[in-house]
Amino acid sequence: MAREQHPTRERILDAAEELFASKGYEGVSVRQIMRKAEADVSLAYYHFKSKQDLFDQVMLRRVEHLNAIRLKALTAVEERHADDAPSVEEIIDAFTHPLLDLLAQEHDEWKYYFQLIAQINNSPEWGGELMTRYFDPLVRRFIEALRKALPNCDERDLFWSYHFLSGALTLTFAETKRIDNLSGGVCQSSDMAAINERMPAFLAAGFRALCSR
Amino acid sequence: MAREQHPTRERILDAAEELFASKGYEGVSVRQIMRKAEADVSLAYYHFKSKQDLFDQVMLRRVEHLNAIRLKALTAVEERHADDAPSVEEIIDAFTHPLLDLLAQEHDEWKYYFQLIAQINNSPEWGGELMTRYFDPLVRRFIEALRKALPNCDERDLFWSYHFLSGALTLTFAETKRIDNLSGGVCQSSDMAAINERMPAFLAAGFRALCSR
DNA sequence: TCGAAAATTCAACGCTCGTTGAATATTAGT
DNA sequence: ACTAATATTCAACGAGCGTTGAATTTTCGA
Repeated sequence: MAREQHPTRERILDAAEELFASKGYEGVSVRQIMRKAEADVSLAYYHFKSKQDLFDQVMLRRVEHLNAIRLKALTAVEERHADDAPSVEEIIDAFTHPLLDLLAQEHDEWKYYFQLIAQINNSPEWGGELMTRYFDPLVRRFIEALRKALPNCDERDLFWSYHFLSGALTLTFAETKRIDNLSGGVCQSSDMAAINERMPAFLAAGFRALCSR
Repeated sequence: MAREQHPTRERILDAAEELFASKGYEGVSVRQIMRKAEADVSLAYYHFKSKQDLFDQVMLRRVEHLNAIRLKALTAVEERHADDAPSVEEIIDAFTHPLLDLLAQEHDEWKYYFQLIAQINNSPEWGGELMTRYFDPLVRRFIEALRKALPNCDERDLFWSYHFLSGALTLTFAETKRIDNLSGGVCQSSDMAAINERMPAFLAAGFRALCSR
């Protein structure tokens, strides 16, 4: 009785992840997924309850790892500043850097998952609920940390700032190549290192601008 | 021989716009669209060449108006500063304010169209090409203006800053209600006035932080 | 080596999909 | 009133959809 990490089950998840990321949930059929996974259609229903369940398992497979590396980065910042308060920039960096680093270093393994997140976060139908369920417990911890770093900040300014952060970050995940075209090749959507260098500074300045008006 | 603005054609476009925005291109069938438009399925193919053509016409119907009001706002800023240089904040405001104002004041008329833009901008499959085609001619004008307002800015910093701007703006268009939940109701996704007050300041600070490192 | 459990194959179900062609109804200029 | 263009209805096509049940093969501990 084989336990986890069945090669077939993983192959189905891999194929589903890539196709869902490229064409969206409704834009892909179970048959297409199984064709890419090189397995019979009905195997999808042996390993998963339904198409929806397959999608949920695609999401679940990697989400815990993302939350873990982010939490680790945040606690590292907090321990480094046992006495004084960490800066806004350090907290934002702990939020964005682990993800962008992972995406930079294991690009082939992770890019479709991040593209999926990008689409979900901007989907009126599913964006609110799914992102809330998977990510917001951790996001609340980051917002608490930011509140401490910006003690005089109005609550609404804090949350709207996070909203802008979320939009900037998830568009990065989409890798749409729009900026490649717009910049004439000077910038490339897949250049996570370039973004990593810039995003925390950009966003921290935004937070501070709003919270000290 | 009736010319444009046929009520039926418009009703089809309205229904298509709302359903495409909610569920995505592949998530909606022509039959569902025509059911909502209260017209026979085959009328879709009398007024439009195909489902893809219907989608294109949904996009085209409103894009020129958006580009027009943005261009007007930009030239107004430029004329107001015939001698001196406009500030970064004024330029960004000319980029975001007309859209957010329109969305605030004619919310029922425009919200689905903006949700559609949000999804497209973050779609790996269509995001790069469609946004480039419809919006980037105007975007290039804004970036030129920003370059003048930030004369010492590195090219890459300028484009990456625009990338962050684009992400923050389009997530706003999605109105996913995630921030409503996260903030406990203190912020609401549909409150464009609140965003209008904050986004230019937030983003302008980001631009300046990156461009004066 | 036997037998049960796990994994895979095959064939099919009812339904919806995008699209089309021909028939019919409505409108508008003369 | 006649007519030609415009608009709408009706019926159907072949294909693909998500899903299922039963039969078959493979795996592996006893």
